[in-house]
Amino acid sequence: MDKAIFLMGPTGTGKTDLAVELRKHFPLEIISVDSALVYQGMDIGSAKPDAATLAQAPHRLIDFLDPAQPYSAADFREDALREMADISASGRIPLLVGGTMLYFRALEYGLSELPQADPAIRARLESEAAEHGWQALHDRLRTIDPVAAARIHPNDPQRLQRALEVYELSGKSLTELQQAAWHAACPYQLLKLALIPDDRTWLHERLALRFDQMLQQGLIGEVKKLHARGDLAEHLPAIRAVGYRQVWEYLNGKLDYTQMRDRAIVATRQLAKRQMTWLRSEKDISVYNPQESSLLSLISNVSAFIAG
RNA sequence: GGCCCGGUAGCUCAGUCGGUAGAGCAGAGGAUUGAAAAUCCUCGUGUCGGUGGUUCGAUUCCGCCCCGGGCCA
Repeated sequence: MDKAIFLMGPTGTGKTDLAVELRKHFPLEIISVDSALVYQGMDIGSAKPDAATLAQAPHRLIDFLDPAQPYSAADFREDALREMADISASGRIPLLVGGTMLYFRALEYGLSELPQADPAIRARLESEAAEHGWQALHDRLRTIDPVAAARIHPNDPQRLQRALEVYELSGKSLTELQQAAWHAACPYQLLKLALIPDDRTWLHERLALRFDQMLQQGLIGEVKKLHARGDLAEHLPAIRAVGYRQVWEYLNGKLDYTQMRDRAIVATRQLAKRQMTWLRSEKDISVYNPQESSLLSLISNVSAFIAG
């Protein structure tokens, strides 16, 4: 079986630098696992590797999608498997690097066969909710799919909407479909590595520093360009990304500069926290502390995996 | 110097007609199947600025002091 390496971790722990370093020592090709790096024109705020880094260590699945377009875990799974096959065929090993844990999970364990999102149905459910309230839609879900209704909180519009959408598109309940066919899991022998800081204060300080650097590098100008297009709006996944959302609100006059900065940093911390929550339940991972200057044991771990 | 308004959870504040207090935000923990950098769920003891007094009992009423802010000199 072909091999693949996962390098996971919350934002701001130096995953990219480490991946570039590993690539120098081993026959690896990098695939990004990140729901924001896919977007074009979103470079500074997403901490996308710069041109020099990419020239030295190309990343697949970044910078290929317009911010108006949605992207999904299912899209990622398909794209990643394609790239992994391509890399394996060339005799090299895929190194999947990123912080979007749902994407890692979808890739490793597969997904149920569910219908794709349908913007028209979503818009209609949205307007129904505006009129009757999400509780009414939750009540409806309870008659269609009591199992899903028990799991999905009435205040969770996103999942509620999805469960109803699946039923409308397929005529079957979400629960029924999730118990049936399952897209195959990932046919690779995996080495799963994670960078998780022991000291969260250290991470928090780093994240604040990094956001200020983004502002210095011209984040506001970058978002202004997106804003000026006129066809993008705050409901889009791209514009909801950490940092972009807050600058967008700043440009719309909803936040002053200080509020924008503070809230962006807070949102980044909260993202990192959620990423670490995923990681705690992850099976078979080797965890490393990015605060340690030497990651030699990680490198020897990779070396043994490739040789073994 | 005089008068007025504040000083309550890490922050912004509410409140207690006297029976030791609660929201939002932050933070922590959790969930996570085509939006996931998304979307949700759970968690609130803090010398109620200090010190005397009145009271069975004071964060609440009174005196003095300290610290902000304002007005008048």
